[in-house]
Amino acid sequence: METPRQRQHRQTMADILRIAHGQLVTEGSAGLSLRAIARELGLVSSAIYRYVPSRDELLTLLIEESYTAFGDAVEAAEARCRREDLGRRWLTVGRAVRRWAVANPAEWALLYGSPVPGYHAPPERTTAAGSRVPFLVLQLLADADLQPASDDPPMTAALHRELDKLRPGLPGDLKPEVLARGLLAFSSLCGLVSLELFGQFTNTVTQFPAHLDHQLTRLGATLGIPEPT
Amino acid sequence: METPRQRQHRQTMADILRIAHGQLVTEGSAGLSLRAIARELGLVSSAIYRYVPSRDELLTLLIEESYTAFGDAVEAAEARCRREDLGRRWLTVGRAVRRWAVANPAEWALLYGSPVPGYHAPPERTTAAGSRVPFLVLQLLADADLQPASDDPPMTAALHRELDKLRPGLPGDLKPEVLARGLLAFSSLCGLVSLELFGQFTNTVTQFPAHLDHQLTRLGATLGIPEPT
DNA sequence: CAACTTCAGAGAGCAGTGCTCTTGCTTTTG
DNA sequence: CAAAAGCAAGAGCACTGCTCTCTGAAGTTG
Repeated sequence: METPRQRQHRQTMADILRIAHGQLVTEGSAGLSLRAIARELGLVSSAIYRYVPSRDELLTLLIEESYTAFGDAVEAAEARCRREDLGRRWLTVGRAVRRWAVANPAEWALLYGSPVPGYHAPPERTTAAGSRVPFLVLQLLADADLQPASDDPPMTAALHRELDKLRPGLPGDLKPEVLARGLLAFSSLCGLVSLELFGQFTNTVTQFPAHLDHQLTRLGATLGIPEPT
Repeated sequence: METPRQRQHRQTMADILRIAHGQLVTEGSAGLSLRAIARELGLVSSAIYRYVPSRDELLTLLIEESYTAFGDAVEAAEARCRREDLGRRWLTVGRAVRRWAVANPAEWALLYGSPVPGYHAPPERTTAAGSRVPFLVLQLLADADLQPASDDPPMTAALHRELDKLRPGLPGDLKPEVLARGLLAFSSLCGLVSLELFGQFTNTVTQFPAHLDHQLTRLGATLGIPEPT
């Protein structure tokens, strides 16, 4: 049972996150101000520390929230594809990533931009949530019938160890070529989206969503993914 | 002729930039503090505004400086390659980009990470310097004999206009497939480097520089670049 | 050479930030 | 019902960017 007091606490906590999210959207991550949140809540500045121990902690909360929303969005889109249609799955993931990033640029910057200076996210709380989308790509490639590549065995073994740390449930039979290609696929996707959001070519690419499709198809071809049917 | 007064001004200006650069390396872009710079110079806080009108302006100066150093490093490496050896040029550019980024992570974050919140770099002062490396990739692809691709003509035309704005000297006969592939190449490279620097796979990839070579070769194959001889 | 102008630097001050500490006062609990 | 727990307030510290006025020295000019 929830006492009124607990309920009120939970409500205030939710309000804080809501306002913080608004600040993130309008001001960016540097605009996050605990004092401003308190002001907007009608609280005195020190009272906010009853709920959030520090600004960094608030940032971590927002990052967790964003990773979850991002993972949900992309996984939901991918889940609607026929499992056998690898090309469709890849294209869908790419489009979903871009769509979410364009709709939530502040959050995208938080997750995949340069780290907020002076702040380091505690890996144990972010990497698991943050690996959902890259693992989607990895799974997709694992489902493909890839030609074994001449990869560097010690490098691949280390990669495997690293990924296993992130998500212990990793299937042990992930082939070397899947790991290497998955990393390239996800990196390139991030690069394409980040450059569109942060970079100099903004206008052009935004005007033509077909551009991403072209690039995804091209990348897919490299990675051994067939065209969508 | 330079009067002593001008000389002293220039010297102080250089000192400011040197200290600011040090702050960038040790504290990150949020650690940039005009007051701290003044303190280190033995000046009172307000005196710094004789030299730098605002913190944002200081950031812009640092960005210009970084773009120049970055462009110099990569262009110098690429210039040492035989013109005909496209594969070598591509590999060299990729390695040079990564080497510079690993050696100057704070600057890399400044240039290709998420924008410093609340600050927007004046495009007229950064895009020209910032387009040096991507244009190196573009030139490289232009030198290749690419198969014409079935690209979206209006998209390509818009891309061309956009790039022309960045650097008016753009050769008018840049083929559509060159533009699209150049963008993919540069984006992917940025993604690979940024994920290594900011991301979760840091340890692994750093331990095995061969990883980047693999990925560059794979990307090169997609883009119609032969293996280095 | 004396008068005038320019300007680097000093100092005070404003508005804002994160964060800590103590002090009331209300709610929950034994 | 008394005691413990906990929310909110208020003052305060150290820091930030930035603006203003003023002084005194350096450079310029008649």
